[in-house]
Amino acid sequence: MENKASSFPKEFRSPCPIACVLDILGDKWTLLVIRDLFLNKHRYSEFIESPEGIPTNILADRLKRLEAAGLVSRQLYQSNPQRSEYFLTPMGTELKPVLSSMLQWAQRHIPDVRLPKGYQKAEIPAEA
Amino acid sequence: MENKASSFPKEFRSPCPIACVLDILGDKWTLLVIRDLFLNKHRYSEFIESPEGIPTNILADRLKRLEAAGLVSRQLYQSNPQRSEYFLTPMGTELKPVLSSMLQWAQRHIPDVRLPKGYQKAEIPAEA
DNA sequence: CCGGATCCGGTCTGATACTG
DNA sequence: CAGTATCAGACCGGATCCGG
Repeated sequence: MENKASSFPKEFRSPCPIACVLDILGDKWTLLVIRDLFLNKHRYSEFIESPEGIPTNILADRLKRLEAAGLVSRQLYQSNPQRSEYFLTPMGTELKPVLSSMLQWAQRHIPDVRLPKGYQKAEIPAEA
Repeated sequence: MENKASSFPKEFRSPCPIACVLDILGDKWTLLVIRDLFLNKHRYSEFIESPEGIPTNILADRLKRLEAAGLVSRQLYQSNPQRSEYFLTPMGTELKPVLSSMLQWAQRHIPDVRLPKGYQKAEIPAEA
C-alpha cells in the first residue's frame, strides 16, 4: 500500500490546505477515532465502546483510511486469530493541537460541558 | 427548520465536548464556510466562488445551521430585494485556533502545500 | 466470541433547473 | 444574485453474516 511514511494520498489534494485536511478529517467520525487514540484506546472493541456508538463498518473504514493517510499504524499483538492494535503515527500525534483547540472552544461555548475523565491525563487540552 | 437560538442547540449535546463540536463542524463543508468568513468573504456569491465549489443548497443549509448554532450572524445590507451578509459572531471568531492548527498541520505534513494569499492577512495561521 | 465484511433501507449530498 | 426544488446516486448506519 504505502511505503513512505509521510506520503499523502494525492486524490485528496485541493488548492486549499484546510480543504485538504478536511478531505481526511472532515466527517462525523474520523476525529472521534483520533480522539479515542489520544485517550489511549487502541483496540477495535475499545472504539466500539465509546459512547457515540460508531457502527462497525464505519469504524473499519475509518481505520483503513487513516492508515492509508499515514495517521495511524496497525500492529499485530496476537497471531491466531490475528488481532491488531492501532496507534497514532507521529503525523497523527501532531493533530493534538486540533483536538485541544476544539476542546477549549467547547469548554468556553457549550453550556454545561464537563471534561470527561481521561482527557486531562491524555493532555488533550494542553497546547502541544 | 429551526427557530432562532442564541444558545447552543441541545439536540447536539453529547457526553463528549469534542463530539459535540463535531456535531456542528464535523462535515465536509462547514469549516470551509468558516474559513471563507475568516478570509473576509461575507456574501453568498463569494462563498460560491471558492475553489471547492460548494453546491448552492448545501451552502444555504450550512449558513442556516451556523446561524442557528450562534456562530454566524446575518445582516441585511439591502432591502429590495432583500440581501444579507454573513459574519462570524464572537463565538464563531474564537474558532480561529481550530483553523490555525489545521493549517499548521497541513503545512507540516501535506506535501507541496502553499499558503494561498489572503491567509496571512486573515491571520489564520497565528495563534489566537 | 471478536474483528471485520456484506447487505440493504433510508438519509443526505450535490448537479442542475428553477423562482423572485 | 440569493436562494429553493428536484432527484438520482452516494453514503450512512443497523443488522446480520463469516472467518479465525
